[in-house]
Amino acid sequence: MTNKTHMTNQHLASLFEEIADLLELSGENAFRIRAYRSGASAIEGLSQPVGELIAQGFDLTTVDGIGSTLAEKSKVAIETGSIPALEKLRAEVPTTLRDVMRVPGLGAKKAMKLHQELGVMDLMSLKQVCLDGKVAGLKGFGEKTQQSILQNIDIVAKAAERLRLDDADRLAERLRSHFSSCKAIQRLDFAGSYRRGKETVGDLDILVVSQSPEKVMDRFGEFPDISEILARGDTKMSVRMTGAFQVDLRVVEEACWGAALQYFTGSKEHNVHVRSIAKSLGLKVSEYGVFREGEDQKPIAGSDEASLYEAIGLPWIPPELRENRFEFQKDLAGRLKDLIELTDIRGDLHMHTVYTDGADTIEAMAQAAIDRGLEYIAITDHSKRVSVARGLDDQRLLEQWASIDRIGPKFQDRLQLLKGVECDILEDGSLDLSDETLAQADWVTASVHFGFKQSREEITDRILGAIAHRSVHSISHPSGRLISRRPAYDYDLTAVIQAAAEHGKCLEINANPQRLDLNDLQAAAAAAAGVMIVINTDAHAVGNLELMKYGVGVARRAGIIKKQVLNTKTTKQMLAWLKKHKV
DNA sequence: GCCGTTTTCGGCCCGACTGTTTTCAGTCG
Repeated sequence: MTNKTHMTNQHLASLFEEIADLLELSGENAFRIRAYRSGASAIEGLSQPVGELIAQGFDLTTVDGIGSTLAEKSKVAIETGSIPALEKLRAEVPTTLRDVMRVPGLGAKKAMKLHQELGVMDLMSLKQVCLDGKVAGLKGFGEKTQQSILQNIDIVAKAAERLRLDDADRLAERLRSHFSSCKAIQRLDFAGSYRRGKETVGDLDILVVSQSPEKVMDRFGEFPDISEILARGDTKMSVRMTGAFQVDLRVVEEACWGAALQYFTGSKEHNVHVRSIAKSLGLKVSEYGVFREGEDQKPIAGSDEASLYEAIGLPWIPPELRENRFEFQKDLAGRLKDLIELTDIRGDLHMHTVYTDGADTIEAMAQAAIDRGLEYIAITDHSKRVSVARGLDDQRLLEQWASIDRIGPKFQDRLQLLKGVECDILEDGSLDLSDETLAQADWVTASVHFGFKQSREEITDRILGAIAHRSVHSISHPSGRLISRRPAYDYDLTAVIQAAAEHGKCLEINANPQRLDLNDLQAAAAAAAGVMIVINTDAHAVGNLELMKYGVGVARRAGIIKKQVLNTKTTKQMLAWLKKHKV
């Protein structure tokens, strides 16, 4: 790697986002602004760091949404750490105005007006001019605007908080049951990023079919957690929950259910693409249906989602894929046919028991697995380095395996119990158990739990060493991140993927919604490189086995197909695979 | 700024709601 900075794609994207914001504040051409925004999202969608891609001679302009200008600016940003055009903009427009334009109800135009007329520079000075009553007198503003700014100004910081997918699940279930008593509702579903299975959700969208929108909205207003009703019209209502999370409700006619569901599911970028395809076919897609150009009365499709996609020559695209990443590529149909589903999963190869930090016994985990329809599981308790979890040393692990040998026959014909371990990759790169012990395991997954602060090279070498170890089958939660709590450690994922592919080792998608590690993009890159993916719950109690759906969601978002996932194999195939990998 | 079975210019997704307006601009998703 010859690039001078280690700029992440996220960082580079944020620079383009800042340019877009500052251009918007300057009143620039809206399409130019959009180009920077879609460029930013294209950069975020890359599975490999831009610096590495450039070093490999990859042509960035082949990426959708990146042309010669953004490619050049990316190169400069990677080399120097900054972009001259951005520096120039920062000198012209106070970058703190970006916070001002994020206050709900304000946008770039109003933020700039506040800046020019009242000298507003940031949230603090915005609050002051509102308190002084100066805002209400401005043209285009009024008393209500001034009040709403004061009310919403604290939201800006909180709005950055997104709900983790499992928390969104719980809120959605509570809302669903809240609405279940409302007889005016014929149909109800959730759309948005929640339906797409994103790891965190920025707001929740509820779509309803009803003849009496008034009654539905009244019922919505009775939901106990609502702190504020943001808007209420004939068909649309938005509320804020305590804690700043926003929920939107939209009431539609049965006839346009599919078009509305498609529209509100997004993503925005996916929809833009869908509509532009429609346009090129002389059609118009809106939330009301698919229409022939100039003929707004009778829709030709849209009662269900499949008809909408069919009208523009596409198969129905599962929500998880609607991110404008690869769902419009030519191989879509083939990929869809075999896209991984929860019912394809036959085993779970990462779980803990009372031997370490799990809450349940081996027998209880086995029974719970049978109840869930699984055919095999691996018991993978911690090794001794994880002392807080009373991790197992060689002797205790061998004792556990002996008891698995005794318990196993009890479940014969119903469940195959595999003797496994989650072995720590120690700070010095060695494994936490002896080679002799590891060689006796049916299944070894290796993980990093300590030494996150080590250098990129050190952590990468640790993982590469584990991958090369003859007894290791898999690396668990490869990046170490905890969503919204702890970033991934700095390591070279590309090298890890390459090594896993060379050694025939698996990389895990950890299904715990706090981890989802690998994430969708990383998993897509690994699978594309030929790495076998394994999706595991990392269950610490019988109830956690149900988390598998989140891992499968990540895999679906990655476009991963059944045969790319190890634990879709039948017991027989699985045992054969393990035998083949035993050196 | 990006892009191309309308291809190097001239387009670029579409509609609801609010507040401040007397017919619409700005914001939002």
